[in-house]
Amino acid sequence: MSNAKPLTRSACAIANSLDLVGDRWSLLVVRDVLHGKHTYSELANSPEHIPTNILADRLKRLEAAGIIVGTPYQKHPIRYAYTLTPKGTALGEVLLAFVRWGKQYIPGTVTLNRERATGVSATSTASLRRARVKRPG
Amino acid sequence: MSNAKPLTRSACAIANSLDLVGDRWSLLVVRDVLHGKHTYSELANSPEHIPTNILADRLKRLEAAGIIVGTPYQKHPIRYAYTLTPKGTALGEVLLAFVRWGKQYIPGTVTLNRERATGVSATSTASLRRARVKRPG
DNA sequence: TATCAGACTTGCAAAATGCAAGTAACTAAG
DNA sequence: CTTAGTTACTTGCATTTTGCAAGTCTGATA
Repeated sequence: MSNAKPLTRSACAIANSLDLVGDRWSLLVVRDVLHGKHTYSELANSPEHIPTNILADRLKRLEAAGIIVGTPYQKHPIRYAYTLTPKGTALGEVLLAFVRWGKQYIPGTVTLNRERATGVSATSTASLRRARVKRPG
Repeated sequence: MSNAKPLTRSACAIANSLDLVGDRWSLLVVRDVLHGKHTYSELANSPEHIPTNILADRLKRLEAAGIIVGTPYQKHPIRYAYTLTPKGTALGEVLLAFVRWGKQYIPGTVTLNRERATGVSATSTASLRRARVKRPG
């Protein structure tokens, strides 16, 4: 019953990290959650416009990797608000390294984190309340 | 004559960085060059065993991105020794962030950089000399 | 002449990506 | 109560990328 093929390419921390987030989209999803986006549509409407099937897949993979968690905020149908685990939050350091590198060596790049100053949680809880609350009508 | 499709997904430094090195292999090649591996076979024989066609492709892409440069060390046939540009060397900070994250949050990972202490350039020049020099037999 | 090694290249199957459309539950409007 | 709209996905399918294996080209060695 033992699977002969190893799940990891090597013991190297870099290789193992890339096995989890080494693709074109995963770290952008982490960036967005870190910047206060928690719902599917918020993530889908980021400037890069990730294809929705890829987004659904990345959310599953990142959750399986222990980087994000989906907390249900409604039933019928069940809907999840995605937040970062400590493991996911720690990826902020990697993102910061990419930002510094990109800004220094790739012309025309900027940092997109206005939420940082204006209060991330306020924005996100507002959008979640909008989705969760039964309105009297 | 204007190409309608943008080459980049957004102006975000992270997105632009990932457009250059956001795949499973590029940063491992950078890691190896940083650790003193400069020839094709040295890179191909790293523990992760990158497929050779992918290696050839990544070397082209990383050179096109200004991250590495190939310097010819022989002719007939021409062969290149790959080294990092300042832009490539600066990716060391990103690699370091990945190492720290991986070591803290992915069980079973280690750092593979013995060269750090023993002198990278000594190792690399030795291996290049071996490739370049005519052996007496 | 035959063999071997280094540095790639090529062929092809499998997987990932990306676009577009479809679906399910609820909400708001008429 | 029917219709349209929104959110959060799912599905189909064409294109692209990945990865394994084998082949090529040049030079060195026996």
